[in-house]
Amino acid sequence: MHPQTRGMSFPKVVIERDTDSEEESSSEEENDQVDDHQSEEEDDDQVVENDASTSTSGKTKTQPITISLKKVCKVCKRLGHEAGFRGATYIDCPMKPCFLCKMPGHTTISCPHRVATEYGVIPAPCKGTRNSLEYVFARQLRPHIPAIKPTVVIPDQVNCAVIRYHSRRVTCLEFHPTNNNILLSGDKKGQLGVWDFRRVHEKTVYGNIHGCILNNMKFNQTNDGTVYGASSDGTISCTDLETGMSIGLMDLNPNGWQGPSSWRMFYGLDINSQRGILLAADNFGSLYMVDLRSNSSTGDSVLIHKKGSKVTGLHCHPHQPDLLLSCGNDHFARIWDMRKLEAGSSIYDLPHNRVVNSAYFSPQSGSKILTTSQDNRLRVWDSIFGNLDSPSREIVHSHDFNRHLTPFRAEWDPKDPSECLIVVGRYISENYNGAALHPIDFIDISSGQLVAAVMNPNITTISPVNKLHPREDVLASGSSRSIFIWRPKEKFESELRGDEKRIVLCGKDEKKRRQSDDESDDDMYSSKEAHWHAKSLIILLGNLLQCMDCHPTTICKFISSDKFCRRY
DNA sequence: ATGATATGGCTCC
DNA sequence: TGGAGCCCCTATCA
Repeated sequence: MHPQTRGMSFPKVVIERDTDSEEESSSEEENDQVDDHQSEEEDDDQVVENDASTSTSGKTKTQPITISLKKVCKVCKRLGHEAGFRGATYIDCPMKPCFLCKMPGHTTISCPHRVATEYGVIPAPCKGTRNSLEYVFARQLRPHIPAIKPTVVIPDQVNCAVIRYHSRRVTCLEFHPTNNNILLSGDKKGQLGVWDFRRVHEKTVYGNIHGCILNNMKFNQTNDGTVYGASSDGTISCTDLETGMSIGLMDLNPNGWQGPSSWRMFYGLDINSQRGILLAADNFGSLYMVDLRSNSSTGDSVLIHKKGSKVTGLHCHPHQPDLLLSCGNDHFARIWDMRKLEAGSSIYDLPHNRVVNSAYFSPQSGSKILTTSQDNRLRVWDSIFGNLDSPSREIVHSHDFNRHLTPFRAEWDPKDPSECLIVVGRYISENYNGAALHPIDFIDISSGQLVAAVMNPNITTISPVNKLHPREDVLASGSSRSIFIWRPKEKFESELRGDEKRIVLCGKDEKKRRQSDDESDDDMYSSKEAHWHAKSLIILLGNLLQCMDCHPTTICKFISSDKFCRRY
């Protein structure tokens, strides 16, 4: 910060500034001098004449600079300390509880959850459900995973494609269920983007489907040519991806705008393909259902969360068509039996300390639950068949709510058979070579371990929306206006023209990687292989840490390489 | 170039 | 109970 911009109303130091050309270097120096003075003479209001004494002959003099002697915290307004960014590092106000874990007595810098290699795990009380059934179930959940062979697995690079076609922040992402190259994105304006990220320029934006925020998108597995959307304009849409033609399935505001207190918005959305119904929920706590064969509403709405509170998410169980998971602003995630959907008849209520941004069953077995809450904690329930009174783990992770950001949602890796890997964007920045970057974290939810963090110096924005590809080792990230696609480098090299290459990441095992590539056949890309590659993306990140000296633009972070292999 | 403002949920009163 | 004030952001608009 330049001293002359600070605190005009406080005790001032008058500095004769000599030249414009020396402004940068001299102001920094002056700042240090003033700070030193401050520390020596605390609370001394005297005005100090400070000669910058770096005058060069022949330059005209400019107006004196006035700067403050007092440090004033912009957060608590008290004297003696300052909060805010110092360079790329944010200094917390010591009067406030830790920004990360929300506990008093320390700041984010010294937060034990930040210092620990585990990003922060609060063990929930063990309910002692170690019975034989659980053992069998655990075996089913965690089949043998082949040992990782680093020389084969570690690729050398991760590439990232950046595309900007949304004029407002990205609010949701969805991969096409069958076409591996298609990513759908929604934004705050209601626009729907369809992007063939293998041919970077092939994108389509449909802007006339919704009037405002497209909160959620879902495909109907039985017809992958159309996508459903839930919007804050109060409608549910069904859009043909080829033509962009859209039909409205529901409209919560048939009488138009009657004021903010009555305007209804759709948030949660999911498709129960076994039952052939679409489920959507609004900001007044109600659930609505649409029969997808007739495209007509079925029955009345059901109050599933506190009346008047937003239902932020819905998720149908991947195998059990009778189970529904919902979450909302009333601080609860709830499990419902679809056969008995009535207000207050939820099977379980999972309490949280704050608003729940998302709640998902695990993608393969559906036996786990992962929630993202605005109390900066990810919560995991290991088995929906076990005791659900308290989560199996609470993982402290920075994903605060901010009015200008899409709420963070932690997402499962759909390729991980052990259902342990998740991806979630991080709110607080990290000083990386002088740049404040907001990484995208990969977390092993079985241990709370931060496995890897993806960053890029070209991407300084926060990425609250992330999605891992259901079959390939691809991560899509949605930010303020851009969408990023992260992939191992070899996937990109041959597919992008030179000017489309954005990245950055590097590695030293390229030779080994090429050898292993030659042995593999893309057409024989089994699901097991796909999973390996997904893992390899992460190992790759760890490997990169060692190559950073030779590739200064590479931004990747890894806690510890041996920790990664400590899976079960 | 700069600054207001949009905006939502929280805490505090 | 409701309203004022508070936020580690990021864009637009004037």
